[in-house]
Amino acid sequence: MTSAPARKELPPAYEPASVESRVYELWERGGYFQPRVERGRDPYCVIMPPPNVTGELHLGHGLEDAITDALVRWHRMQGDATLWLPGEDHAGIATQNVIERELAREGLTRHDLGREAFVERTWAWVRKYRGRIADQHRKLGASADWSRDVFTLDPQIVRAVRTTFVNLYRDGLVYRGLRMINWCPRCQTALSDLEVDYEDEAANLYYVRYPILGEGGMPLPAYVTVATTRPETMVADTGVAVNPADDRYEERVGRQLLLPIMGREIPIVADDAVRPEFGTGAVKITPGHDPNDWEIGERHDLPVIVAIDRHGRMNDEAGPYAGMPWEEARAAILRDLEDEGFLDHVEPYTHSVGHCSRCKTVVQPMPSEQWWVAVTREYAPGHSLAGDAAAALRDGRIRVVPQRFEKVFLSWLDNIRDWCISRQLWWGHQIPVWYCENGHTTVQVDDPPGCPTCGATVRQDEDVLDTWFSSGLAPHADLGWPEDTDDLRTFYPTSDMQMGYDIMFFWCARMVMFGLYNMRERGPEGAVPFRTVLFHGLIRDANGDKMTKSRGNVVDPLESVREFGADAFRFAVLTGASMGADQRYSDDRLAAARNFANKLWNTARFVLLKIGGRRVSRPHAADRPAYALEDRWILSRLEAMEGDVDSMLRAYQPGEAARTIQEFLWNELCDWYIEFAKVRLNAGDERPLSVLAHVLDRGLRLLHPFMPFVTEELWQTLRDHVDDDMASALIVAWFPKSGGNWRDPAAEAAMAHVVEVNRTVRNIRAEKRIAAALRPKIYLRAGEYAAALAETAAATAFTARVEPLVLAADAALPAGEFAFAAIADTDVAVALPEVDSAAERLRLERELAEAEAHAARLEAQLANPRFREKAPAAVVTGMESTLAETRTRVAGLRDQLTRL
RNA sequence: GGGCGGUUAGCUCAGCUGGUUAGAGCGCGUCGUUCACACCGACGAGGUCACUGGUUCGAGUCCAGUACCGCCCA
Repeated sequence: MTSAPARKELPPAYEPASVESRVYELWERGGYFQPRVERGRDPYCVIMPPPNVTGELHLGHGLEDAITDALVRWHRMQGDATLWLPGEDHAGIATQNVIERELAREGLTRHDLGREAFVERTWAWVRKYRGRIADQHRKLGASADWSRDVFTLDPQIVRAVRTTFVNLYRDGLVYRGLRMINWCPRCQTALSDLEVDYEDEAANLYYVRYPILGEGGMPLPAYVTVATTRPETMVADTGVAVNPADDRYEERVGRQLLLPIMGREIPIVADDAVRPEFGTGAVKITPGHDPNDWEIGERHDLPVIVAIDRHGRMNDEAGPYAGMPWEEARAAILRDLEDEGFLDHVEPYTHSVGHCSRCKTVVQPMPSEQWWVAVTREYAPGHSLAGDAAAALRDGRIRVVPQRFEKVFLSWLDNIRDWCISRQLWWGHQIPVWYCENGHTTVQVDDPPGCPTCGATVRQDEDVLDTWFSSGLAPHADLGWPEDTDDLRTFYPTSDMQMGYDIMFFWCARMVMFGLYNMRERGPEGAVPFRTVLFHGLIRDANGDKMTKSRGNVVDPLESVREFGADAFRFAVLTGASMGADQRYSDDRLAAARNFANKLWNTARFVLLKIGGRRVSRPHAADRPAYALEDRWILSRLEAMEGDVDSMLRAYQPGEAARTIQEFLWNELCDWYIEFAKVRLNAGDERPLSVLAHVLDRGLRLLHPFMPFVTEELWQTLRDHVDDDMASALIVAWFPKSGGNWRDPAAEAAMAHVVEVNRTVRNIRAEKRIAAALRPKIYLRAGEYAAALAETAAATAFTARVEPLVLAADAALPAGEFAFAAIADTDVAVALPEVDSAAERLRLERELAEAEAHAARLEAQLANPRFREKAPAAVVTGMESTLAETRTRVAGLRDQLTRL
């Protein structure tokens, strides 16, 4: 042992606030977040899901950081060239809404500003708030490479987006077409299918009579009754449909009906899509306002009438109702139908209504010219965007964790429909398409000075692309594509990807499709955007409710960090549930995690206190015989735990790994090893110091990916006291890997026995209400573990507050009164001033009954020849030795009872 | 309607490929001024692992069905 710099005094409780920012600065200044790309290092790369640039981080981001940062730090500590690439998303609708709300407070709309000024104002906002996102990640300890931070509207991403659009267009995968879309009357834009949330609403089913027309076009006294949930759309009806197999209407098909109020003639058609059990079996067809009707209308050549405009108001097609909002028109139409005797009856009915996922306004389906991605169209023989994505999952080039999500993912891909990518917004990637007055369309990456065909002036398509179009490119675009950059060559395909399962379709699916398409020259293996995708669950409030602004139960993760510390936050959310499962968020769990951080702090404080100004060397396995039982035990347990942690992390179970380390540090290192070591240290024996330093060092390394701040802070102090080649910071120190040199099953068994004896003595103390100050004599009549018990007698004296004496198995006890117990083949006798023999008999009988029942179970199992025949040998022998121990215990207890 | 998940101690959750007496944290009860830690320590109470049936020498774990809760898709 040599001397080391004077130990700096650690406060008695861990104070995260005084540590975190300083430690993060140490890392950032040290450049540790940037990958060290060298020969022989494996690359490890994660692309961060880019948070909305105008937003704040929520608990989901916090969980994401906790999981990803754990994996990232683990890889970095294994020497991989590790890159966690962060970014922010321009978030089209969400951001535009934020700015428009701000304008509204000034009494303005975006149209008052004009497009250019509005976009400039939004950029001003972005410049102000973009850095805030990064700072929030920093507070959580995210070790992302901020020097590579990407915003989805950066020039390089614009280029990637345009290149992708142009290539897709040239391959026939992007097209402009008139189709049914989901229109949000509030956001004034088209939405993709994914951006519509359906909710069941209690409403009515209105039964309306449509008179049948005779040969001469005169209404007959007969009519067909149709059922509808949206009577206001009847003004745009262009037909009525029935199922061809429905014999109620067999003779009506082909006849004409008179559309009430409007007085238009419309045909009855037969279509398989009509469900005979719905309503009367006859449904009105409004191709202009319903996606199903649109398709039926196409099949039967029905005209399309649009009677509701983009603001949700009735237009001129609605005749007398023109100008009314649709809700008002519905009431007016119902009144008129009733007055004129067309309303048959009304039934209460629950149906699902689509709402804009951003603003919750009821979505209006309507036909519209939009840009689409043809996800199932083949662009090369056997290759389509969705088909290739599904294949990558099916053949294992992309792995899904937890595996069950793969099925969900695939069933979505297998039923996918064309993706509407144009949005009538001003904020985003404006579509790289230009039109001229002569009707020429130009699709290219760079802005054209004029029409390449005729030279006329051009105007760019006004729409922008769906935000997910750009974020879907992240894995390759963030690394520099379409340029052939070093980063792209080194880190693509990226390694792990992580997100909440709620954005599986929005983001994950699109990344896979675009990655495989844009990077296809790399071949099937090299084109995938990532090897493994992890889906984590959602964080709910303590009652299991989803956190939403309207419920007012949203928790700011940074608030938790301030109160409990970033390490506690990370540990709590990481261990809150297994991967993919939702978890409930409560202060109790955060407090427990904070307590663990404090426990660790004090563990280190104790070790450093004992080491004092020394520098100690690590224990060497070659000297094992010279080490005490508890030394060999803790070192053996440490290595076993290192192996467990390694396999858990490989299996993407960071929460289990974190729990395992916690259990080791608290329940083995603190509760037993340190308590035992105190006795030797107080006696002037310095041998435990190297074990303490080594185990603490390994513990801090193991825990660092999960609780980076407190471990780094402690390690910075510890490193000066360990005589070894120590890295400059824990963040880049080697992650422990079990060498197996210290594995020692005999020491583990012996120590387990000693611990069990200790517990039994403590139990007797508590049960017999022995005052804390009393130190009774105990006699341990031992067999197999006599040496172990003798060696640890001084420690037992300390931890159980007794005076132990180890005797031979057949030794006689001195005169006096005792409470007895038996642990395997060790008889425990605790000397007491007086013994209530009735109570003692009861206690022993209870223990005996337990032991006998246990033995009986084992005997029955072992007596079964088929068990002996089929069970693995290790299980059988293990059970046999347990039975032997249990029988000895039974005998010991019986013996003690007879003596009473 | 289709699919998926959950149901384990009062609460929140672990429990990997089936194997000896099912675990943790919080909470609860009793005790504790042992010089790392009361954000602590000791001891204890508390579970027929939702239900039914099956496979197996052996089931919390695998299979089938039922009930309840939740989510996704249509």
